Amino acid sequence: MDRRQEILEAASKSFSLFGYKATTMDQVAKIANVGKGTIYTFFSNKEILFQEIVVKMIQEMKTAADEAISAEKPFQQNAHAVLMKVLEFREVHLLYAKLIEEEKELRTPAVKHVLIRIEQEIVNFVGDKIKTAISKGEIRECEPDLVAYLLLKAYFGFVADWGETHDFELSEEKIASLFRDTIFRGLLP
Amino acid sequence: MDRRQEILEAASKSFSLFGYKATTMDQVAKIANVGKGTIYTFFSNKEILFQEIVVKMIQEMKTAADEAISAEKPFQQNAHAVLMKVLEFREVHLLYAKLIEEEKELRTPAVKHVLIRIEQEIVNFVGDKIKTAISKGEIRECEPDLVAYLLLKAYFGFVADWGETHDFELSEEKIASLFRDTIFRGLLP
DNA sequence: GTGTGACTGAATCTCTCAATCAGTCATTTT
DNA sequence: AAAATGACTGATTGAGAGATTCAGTCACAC
Repeated sequence: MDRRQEILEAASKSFSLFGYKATTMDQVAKIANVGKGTIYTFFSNKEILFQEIVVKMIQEMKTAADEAISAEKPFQQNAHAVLMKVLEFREVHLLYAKLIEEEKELRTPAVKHVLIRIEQEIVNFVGDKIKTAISKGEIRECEPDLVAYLLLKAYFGFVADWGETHDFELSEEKIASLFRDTIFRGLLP
Repeated sequence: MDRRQEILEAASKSFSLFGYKATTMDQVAKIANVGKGTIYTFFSNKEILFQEIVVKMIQEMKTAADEAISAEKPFQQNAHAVLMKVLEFREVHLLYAKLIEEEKELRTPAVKHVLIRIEQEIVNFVGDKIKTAISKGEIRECEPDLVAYLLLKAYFGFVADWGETHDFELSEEKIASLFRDTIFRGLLP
């Protein structure tokens, strides 16, 4: 059996269930049925192992986001679908959810860096879609990276932070129409 | 001399310099030249004293925001001016800046509550301006509270968070044009 | 050569005791 | 008598030392 793969799967399981800090290399070794030293022949340290798993997750997320896009639909609908899919990922994907929790209460630096990186990957992804939309004339000229950042921060704000200061959740339809009437409407040619 | 006022000024100074947690009632008493017991004849506890000072600060902030508005200018410019003024306040006003710092590293609950309250006051303030603009026909019908929340989160994101993940700051002109081309343009009739 | 787990020391946790501080109230001052 | 005070209290927090944990290594086994 592929030992490297076994280790990755074991670590992935453990990081998802217990988070970065609470996952020990001894535990990963045990789950993977290898000696601890073996892990270090494939991954130079815990953080590298962690990052490789996160990169895998980012790939998954990109795939999921791409699947939410359909070529016939207008930019606005696709952008909304992508952002909602990403936000869903935050809650549904065990590892992602665990990392957000860990960042909030433990403030593990490695986790912070990784979350920043994930966010940047999302911004880049959305930024690319915006560039494509501009070149197709679907939306007006604009600074793609700024707009992508704006969209992400705004969506995150409504889906993640709104609940903390209000005692009712916003329906997806409310969110969609808000963005349709503001940011997206402003982007149209 | 007005003892109540003396206490308020002393406490305000101390909260601004040392934050909520590091301010002791003994210290406030000393600065105000009163016995500690005297404080408790005017304010039932430390948190109430703190809140009264924060309410004063909110008033100041509202005044500053109102001064940034001019009746002749279009909604968009006024909204931008108000939000930038509020964001400037975050950095310039000693107490506000100190509280943000304390919330980040100490996570004092009393400070968290107060910061949430300040944010809500700002959202309400902006929400009111939006309602007025709608009734004047300056902007289209929309959900004022949602749009206010969106504007605040987006502005905060760019002015407070952008610097953390990028090594260059955004000029105010860049920010202004981004919002002009997106959210504001979408709000126009 | 490959895989292993006992070993190391640096970092973190835990437990104890000391110090701090919000809030009270008996006493003093006006 | 009304207002002001600061020594006092107990609950919470901090500091320090000792114990524990764990990432990473390396001598040995297979």
